[in-house]
Amino acid sequence: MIDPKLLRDNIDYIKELLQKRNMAGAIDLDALKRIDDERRAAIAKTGELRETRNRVSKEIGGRKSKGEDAAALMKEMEGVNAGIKDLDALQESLNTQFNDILLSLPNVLDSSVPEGKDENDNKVVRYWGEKPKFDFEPKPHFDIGAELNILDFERGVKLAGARFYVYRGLAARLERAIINFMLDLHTTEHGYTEIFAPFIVNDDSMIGTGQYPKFKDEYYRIERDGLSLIPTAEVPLTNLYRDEILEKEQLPLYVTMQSSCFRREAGSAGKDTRGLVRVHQFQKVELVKFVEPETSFDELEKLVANAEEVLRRLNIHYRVVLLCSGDVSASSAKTYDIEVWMPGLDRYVEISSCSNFLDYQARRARIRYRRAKGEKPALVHTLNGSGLAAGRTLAAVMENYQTADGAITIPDVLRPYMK
RNA sequence: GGAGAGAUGCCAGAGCGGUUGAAUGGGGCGGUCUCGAAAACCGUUGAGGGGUUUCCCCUCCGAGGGUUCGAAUCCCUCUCUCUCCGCCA
Repeated sequence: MIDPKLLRDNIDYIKELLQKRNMAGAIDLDALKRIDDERRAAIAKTGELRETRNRVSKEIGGRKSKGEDAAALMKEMEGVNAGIKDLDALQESLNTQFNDILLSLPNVLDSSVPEGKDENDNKVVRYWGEKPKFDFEPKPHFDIGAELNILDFERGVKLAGARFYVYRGLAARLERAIINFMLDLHTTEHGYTEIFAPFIVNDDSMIGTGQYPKFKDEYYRIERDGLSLIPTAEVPLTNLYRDEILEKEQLPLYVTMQSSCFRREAGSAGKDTRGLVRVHQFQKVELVKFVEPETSFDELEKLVANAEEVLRRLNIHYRVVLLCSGDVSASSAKTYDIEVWMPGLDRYVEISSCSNFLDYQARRARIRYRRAKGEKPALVHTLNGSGLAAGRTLAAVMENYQTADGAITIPDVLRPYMK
């Protein structure tokens, strides 16, 4: 969440922000301000009453221990206690309202984010490599996979339904190789520590990274246990340090983890219905950073470079896109997408999304660090990015490395992993 | 799933219902001593929030309710952890 003080000091800034994010009118800021004012008034008033209660109760204790009469004082406390009770109830109701709205407010935007309505206004910041030339008509990965009998969508449907798939033989092995290659690259060359954590998390975790409460429809939740299947390893990784105070020396802290990711893909009916591009379960290697605030934008550039390096070593053409204000996710202040070239689909496909969340997630999840001994803890900045989505990487390898006879050449960097 | 035990500050570990935000020990930090270090001794060391913001106040002893003028201490519910049994990749 954003700093509540911003609401008091500069409400126009937030109004403008919502405008840029195409969210104007979605949130009643004036009502929120009113609730906050009432809320703080109630806090101040109960504070006074409690102070009275503490003082008088001590007085009562003192008199009783001396055997003196305290009946008058006890009588006096009845009114005070009734007042506290009423104000507590009011405060609780106001706090709930306030937090609900606050949690659904999006993050601030960095000034470098271009203004725009939707993905058409995103800015391409660079291209790497070139589109490969084929002396035949390149096929989409799902056709290649069907012909080689390594991607089985029919049986995926039989087992779990639409948008599920089965890998057989080479595809299963190739994806495993891709994941291992990516993890090794990030841990041995980019300084990330490999983590393995649960794929199922509690609501506090989902709130911490911003999935809940606003976007509940997009995830699988096991109601009976109050747990959710993670849509990305960002959730367990970022929440590793929820409710903790880190030492300055621990920063910057880089972690990576491979996981399956589960998404309902609500609202994307009819989109990317074939193949591996949009499915309910896919594997991904995620990169997460905890850093000092001053460094977070530099760290974002390095994070994108770490993700790009995967495609460079695979020698696959891609471009990097800076998302515009209307397309950046609610939690993020600035996001770069890496889009890989898919010759069979004849378009670029998002394969990584790298974001700087500033203190938005850290405030929700209470992830702090000690700037200097004796000082109050400060919020860290968190970042994350895919490094990369494994299923889409598999599809990209299949399409870019396909041969005229319908086979796939294994990229050099993956060969050690295919022995 | 069955039976039992427990949940207190960075850690360990006390805490007749009243002045306990919390004894004591350890650790950390600062100091004395020392050529330096160790030892010893002295001091200091949680977080969140509100305000009339060099200071004052409120809240927090797993979470949520309740009893009471007053709860870390009493009652209820929940969660989690540990031990034993059962089951099991």
